[in-house]
Amino acid sequence: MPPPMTLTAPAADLPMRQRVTVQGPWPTLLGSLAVADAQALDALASSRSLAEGEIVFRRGTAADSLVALTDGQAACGWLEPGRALSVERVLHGPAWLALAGALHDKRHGCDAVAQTALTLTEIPVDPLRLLMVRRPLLALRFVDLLAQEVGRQELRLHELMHKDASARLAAWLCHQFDGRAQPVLRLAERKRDIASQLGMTPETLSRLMRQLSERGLIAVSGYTVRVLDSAALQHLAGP
Amino acid sequence: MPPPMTLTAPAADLPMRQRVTVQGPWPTLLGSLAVADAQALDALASSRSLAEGEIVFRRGTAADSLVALTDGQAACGWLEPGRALSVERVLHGPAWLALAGALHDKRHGCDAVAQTALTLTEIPVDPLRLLMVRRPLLALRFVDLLAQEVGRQELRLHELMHKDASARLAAWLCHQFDGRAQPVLRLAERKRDIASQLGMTPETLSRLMRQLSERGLIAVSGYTVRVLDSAALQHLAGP
DNA sequence: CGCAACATTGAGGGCCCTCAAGAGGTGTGG
DNA sequence: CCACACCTCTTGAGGGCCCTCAATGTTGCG
Repeated sequence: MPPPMTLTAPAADLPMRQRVTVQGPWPTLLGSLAVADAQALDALASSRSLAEGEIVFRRGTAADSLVALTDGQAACGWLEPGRALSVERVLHGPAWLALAGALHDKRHGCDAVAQTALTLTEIPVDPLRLLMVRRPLLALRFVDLLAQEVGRQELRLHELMHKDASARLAAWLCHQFDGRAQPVLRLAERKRDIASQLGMTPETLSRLMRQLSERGLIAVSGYTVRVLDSAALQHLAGP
Repeated sequence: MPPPMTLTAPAADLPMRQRVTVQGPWPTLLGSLAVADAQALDALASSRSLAEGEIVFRRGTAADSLVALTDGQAACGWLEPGRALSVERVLHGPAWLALAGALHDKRHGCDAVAQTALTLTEIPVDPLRLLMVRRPLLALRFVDLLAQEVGRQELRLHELMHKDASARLAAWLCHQFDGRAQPVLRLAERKRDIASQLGMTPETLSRLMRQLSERGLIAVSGYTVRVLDSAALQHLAGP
């Protein structure tokens, strides 16, 4: 897990004097940012550390803050009493853990559990709203983030509604590989969590992986996957 | 279909002099709004009319505008050559038809077709961004809208992944009824479109409706549904 | 080593899809 | 007015996909 990154703001939309290096997790979470905005966020935000297995938040509970995962790994899903978390999303910091809940109806929409020791950064939503009024470029960053999230979710919804399990897996594999030079992937999560996110059982995922291996599309060895026939995989993933 | 509504802005967050009646579709689309913001949007937006059956936009094509449905009915989904639209969302104006596509990657993420004659309102995204910088309260409205959308989609994702068809139907029925005084619902869409949105076939929907009738939970007569046992329906819908 | 957690593999079954036929409703034209 | 085409919904039969349950293999750790 990399430490909080340091990025230089490309800043086509910022005045010259603000084109400087911004420290902290904000560039990774929000993209290019003015120094003053990052400082204002620092002033609002607070940090919290959790141990592995701890519950970050529960669905239905009050959400007065946006929650970002600065370091570690967490899973979102539904926690039923007496059962394990049924994982719907796994996050590796730095990433947004709860972006919409606080902004929407001040309730968390799902449960979240720490899968490793992790650190959170929380921004109270009411002061953030006031800040966004004073600093519209910051508001625009959140607009972009939320629009991205809507786009991703639309894609997932489509796949769940209209693709079968093997097409979903193929699409997921393709997605993991675009933007990557080497055709080798090291799975960062338990296979059961990958399966859960794809809306299938671990058994089905295992069988599909074997099937793809036997057909020569991929080569699997433990948590390492190598793509052998990316075109066929793309074709299997559908349109 | 009602004409563009007239609402009085509650405007807890607006200066006194702006608490006046805002005309046009904006209050319904965006909530309470300053008069100046509405006028600025009017200056940016353009209207367009389409006949029943026409394609509003195709997935993958350039999206340089946010698209709102001011009047009529439209469906979003995937259009495969030689097949009917597989509906994933049906919208009744006034409502947002394409909120995130233009803001996200300037591409439409799905196909949209007019199901009745309809009128659109389109806001070019680049001028809108500039406007949001000058008028942060407007940006906040879009943040809220997008956060709402994310919340709704999270719920749909959860239901598709972890609920069976009857639970999804029960949940959908419950959702249609909360915020409604009478326990009677007039279906506003074709049943095949409802089925498609719920991720099932029309045949399965028909069988489930009959099953719920036989168990005494609802009474169905054509496009009219009456809830008889709302508690049992809620229980069937799951947590 | 023993234990625990995860992954894999197989057998069986249930949910839901596909295909097909029939019923009911609506608009059109003779 | 009726025949006809067309669309939608309904109902039934059959089958495939994927889930459930159970047993086994593998890996990591005390």
